[in-house]
Amino acid sequence: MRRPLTFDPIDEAGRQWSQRWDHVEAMRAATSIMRAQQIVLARVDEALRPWELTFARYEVLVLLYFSRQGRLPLGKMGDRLMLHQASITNLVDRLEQQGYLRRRPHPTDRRTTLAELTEQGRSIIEAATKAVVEARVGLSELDADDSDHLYRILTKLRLGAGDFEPDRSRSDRHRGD
Amino acid sequence: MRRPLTFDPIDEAGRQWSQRWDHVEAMRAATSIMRAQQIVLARVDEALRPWELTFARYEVLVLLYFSRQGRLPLGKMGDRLMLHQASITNLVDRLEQQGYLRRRPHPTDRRTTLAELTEQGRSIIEAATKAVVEARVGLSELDADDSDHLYRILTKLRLGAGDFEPDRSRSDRHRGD
DNA sequence: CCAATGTCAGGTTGACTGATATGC
DNA sequence: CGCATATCAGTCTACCTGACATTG
Repeated sequence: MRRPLTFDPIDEAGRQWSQRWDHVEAMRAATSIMRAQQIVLARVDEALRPWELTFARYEVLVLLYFSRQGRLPLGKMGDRLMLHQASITNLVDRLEQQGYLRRRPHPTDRRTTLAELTEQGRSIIEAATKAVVEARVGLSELDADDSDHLYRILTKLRLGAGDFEPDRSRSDRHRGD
Repeated sequence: MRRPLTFDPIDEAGRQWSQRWDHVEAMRAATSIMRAQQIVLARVDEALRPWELTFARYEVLVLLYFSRQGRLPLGKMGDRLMLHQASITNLVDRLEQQGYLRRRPHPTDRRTTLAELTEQGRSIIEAATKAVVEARVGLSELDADDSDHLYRILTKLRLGAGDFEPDRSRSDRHRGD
């Protein structure tokens, strides 16, 4: 379909960019991030195809899987996954249709809805994760050091974007899931 | 709108993940990439708002700007930007409507269409890029070393994904744009 | 005849905005 | 009352697939 390039298009763009403008490094890194996201997404989606899951829906299931009772309020899931309210509603709709989770009323607060893993949801998560791990979460070319370094650098970025604000007072308390 | 988290959700997910599965580092890095892409995209889109450009359309314009005569075949742009044929058609449609470029017949090959920067396109690119550079291409928290490191690690990934195949025989020839 | 080019129709995903009903 | 929660309707971007006409 696509002709292979014999040079790195980002490197080439960087060469041109640096002749006119500042912050080439940022430009190269930003462009690489955009591209890397596409690669990871395509690979993980591919690995998840047998269960008709996407990365986004898979993340919802994993979050539930990690919660103590396999259920969480939709709002809390949105916070954790950095997703818009409406997006969570949408993802939960899909997953409910697929039979991987069901909605439950909250026992005390009748405003909130809980999403709860079904038996099927719990068991496919284990199979699906096996496939994701085998695909190394889309990063098969990177070793643990590379991945760690990536994570640490990007954490600076996420911190600056206000994704979270570490609570210096304690670090290992329960978080009410 | 969104409650701030007092902990890093990726770190927390990693803790749970590592109790059950392998390749935590990859999982943390992959999740970070997904989130970083959202941050960069939101910031750059914000910087480009005055010109009603998105990152994707901006990249098309920059690519043209870097070409020798300010024009390129659509197919070649798709290769460079790693975009599907139909996506390029769509982006060029938008940019043409906005008056930033126009379609031109190829002088010899009548199958191919050239996209050519307009005067307006050329001048807004300079203004828009100024805004993008001021926003440090969305990576204001990272210094040049961080960005460089990021770029280098992600290049491994892109290479493995077949984005390009370096031609060892020569490295600085012209590439016919 | 086959390959390449660009376009178009149709479908998917995820995300946003704004309005709404309900309950704390 | 204000605020929070979730949903819904409508819109948007980008992407893909498959078909198509045109041309080399």
